[in-house]
Amino acid sequence: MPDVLSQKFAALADPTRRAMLGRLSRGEANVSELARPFLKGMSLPAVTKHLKVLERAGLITKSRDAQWRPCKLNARAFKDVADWMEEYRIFWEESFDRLEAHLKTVTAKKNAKGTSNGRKK
Amino acid sequence: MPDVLSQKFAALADPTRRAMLGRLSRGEANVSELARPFLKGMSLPAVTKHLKVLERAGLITKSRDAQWRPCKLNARAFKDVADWMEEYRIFWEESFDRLEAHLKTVTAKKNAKGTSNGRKK
DNA sequence: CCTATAATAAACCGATCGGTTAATTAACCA
DNA sequence: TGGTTAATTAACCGATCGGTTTATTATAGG
Repeated sequence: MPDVLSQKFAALADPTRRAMLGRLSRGEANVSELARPFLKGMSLPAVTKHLKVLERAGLITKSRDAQWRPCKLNARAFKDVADWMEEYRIFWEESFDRLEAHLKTVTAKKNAKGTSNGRKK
Repeated sequence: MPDVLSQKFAALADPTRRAMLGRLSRGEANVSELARPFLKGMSLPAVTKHLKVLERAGLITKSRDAQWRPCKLNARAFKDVADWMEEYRIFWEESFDRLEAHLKTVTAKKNAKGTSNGRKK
């Protein structure tokens, strides 16, 4: 249930929520500011729900200022998503030689330790 | 519907599927090989479904070899996920100074485009 | 031909998702 | 006090998700 990485990927799997993060990457904003670009297409409660998903995933934090709820990006929360991705960087970025070398070391590690999936860091 | 980035994030939002990708990062494998670690916990059709999700997201490709379906990682497909993440790297990785600088340039870009902010503080 | 193996398809099920409308809470302000 | 604004809650809805069981399609091989 508290598979935090899955929660983060799931939170990112929605264009509305990614757009909200995009907005927050330029600075804090309260709920109605965040809602503004979307109110033509969805209701305010829908926005609240999206923000709750982002908040539960740890990607944003909400605070209180009178009747406003300023939201901000929670930068560190992006790190474990990025860290997971990092293991695959070699597959799209490096040269073929280095990919071969990489596969060799991974295979070697596997044979040496008998780790079932190498998914820990 | 074909929001390909959302599809990819959604495909990654499941530990079983991520483990399958982890396996494939060490080389090709057919369906039953990929299924083996999970057959204690789920049926083979469930595995087939997970693989279909990964395939539709473009993260893997399946080919045919007699009655086997060798699967392999589709490296390039990871790139746009990584590219999206890249915009947020500065928030968890760089120094505070550089973060401030970054925010300034982003804000400048935004103002240049005429999208006014109107925040009062 | 027959049978075993690899994999998928189909139909179904409960839970979660993304949205709605209507009602409610909380704070400011005249 | 009473009205306005900001935001959330609750109840509901259809669609999708992750899983099941059962049946089906291909292919290999004695």
